[in-house]
Amino acid sequence: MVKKKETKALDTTTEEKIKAAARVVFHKKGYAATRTRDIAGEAGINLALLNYYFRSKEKLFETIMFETVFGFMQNMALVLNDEKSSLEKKVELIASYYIDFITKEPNIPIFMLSEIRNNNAGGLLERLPIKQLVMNSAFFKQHQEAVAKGKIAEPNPLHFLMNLLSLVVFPFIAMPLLQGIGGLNEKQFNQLMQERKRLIPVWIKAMMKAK
Amino acid sequence: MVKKKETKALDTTTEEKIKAAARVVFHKKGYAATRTRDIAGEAGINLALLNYYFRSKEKLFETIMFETVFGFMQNMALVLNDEKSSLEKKVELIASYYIDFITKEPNIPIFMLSEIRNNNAGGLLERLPIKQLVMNSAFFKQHQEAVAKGKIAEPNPLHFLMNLLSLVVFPFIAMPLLQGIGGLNEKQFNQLMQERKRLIPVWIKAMMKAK
DNA sequence: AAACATTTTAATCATTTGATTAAAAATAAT
DNA sequence: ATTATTTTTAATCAAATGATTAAAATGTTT
Repeated sequence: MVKKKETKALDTTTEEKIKAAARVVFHKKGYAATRTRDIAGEAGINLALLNYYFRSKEKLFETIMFETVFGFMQNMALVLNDEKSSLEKKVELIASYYIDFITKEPNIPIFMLSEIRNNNAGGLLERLPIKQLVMNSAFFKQHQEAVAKGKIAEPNPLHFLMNLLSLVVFPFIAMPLLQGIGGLNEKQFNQLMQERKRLIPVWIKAMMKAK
Repeated sequence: MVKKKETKALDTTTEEKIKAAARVVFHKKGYAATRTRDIAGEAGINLALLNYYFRSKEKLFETIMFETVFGFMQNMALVLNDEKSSLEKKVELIASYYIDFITKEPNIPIFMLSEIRNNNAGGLLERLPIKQLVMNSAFFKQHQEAVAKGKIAEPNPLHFLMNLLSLVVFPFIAMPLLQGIGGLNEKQFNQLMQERKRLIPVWIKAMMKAK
């Protein structure tokens, strides 16, 4: 009985195998270019099991999309809502965390953004309270205080957020192009991104005062 | 005879109708999610004409992809290679031109970048001499001089380019998300981007000195 | 061990898709 | 006006795709 439980705990269930495979393939190819056969092949299971466990390709995709977006946003929400860290510290935490996160999962940004744009996200954005999440955050308050004290020249917090996300995320999205321009292999590109962990907070700080 | 020539000049040819429709649909949906029937419908022509004029969906896509990438890069190359404009002026020109360009064609950045990433670009990147284009440019020389004079703290021109492209392009790619965060409609978002024409050169200038 | 429930399998299905075909229509050349 | 060529049309095709089906295999309960 005890022995049987241990053995079971070590085995991955079919459902989990499918999800793991779907994550890989959807992230790489997107919804439209992914065939259910691709996922079954990646999971090493029989094709019909996708419908048995998830009912449809679409439902499976919604599950993966939700988990991907939630997993990406989770740490962002934590940092933005942390009353104890300063604005500068928040920038450092976000730059550091997301450069590592995306280095490990380089397909996630463009996957999320193109599926959102293609309306394959099933109204996911409307269902996440992201407006409240940002506008009611410690970050928002801290930004307003910094503006009031003259520490930040541009009063709109959206510009601040756009700039931070732009500097962290876009290079990964444009990676093939940037590699082409700079003649970089993957290792060299990732090194460059590691440098940006230090540089981005420096740049953001300089931008705060600039008018 | 003269009358007949005039009439013909005013009519769009079938080939051009197909290309225009393909541009719209491919930009919006990408290669995988676009059906040849979608393009035929958008062009108001018979489905078989796509194969008659372009032989295959893939060949049509390659044509549109090449024109899109070339059209996007063209002004970039002009500005980067202009010996007469300063580095600061180049930043202004690029921010201004591309914010307007993408405002008119908001699907182009994510279209190009995701098709490049999905290897649907048919080796287009390898065929464009983008490395030489940037590394042999007036921009590159000017960047080196500015570094030598201590005007720019970070010596790698790739960081400079990454930052500029990031600040200009990424907000458009993330538009649905940013609209969600800020509760913006399209007009409000575009207004924000127009502000960035002035702000981005200010920010880039501040970042140049920051160490 | 038998009965019942769940999971897996391989074949098959219904629909969709890019592409082809043959004939009609339009245009160009003689 | 006739012939040749090009363009267009609607039907059809061959292959691919998400999904279904029925039976076999495996697991659980009595």
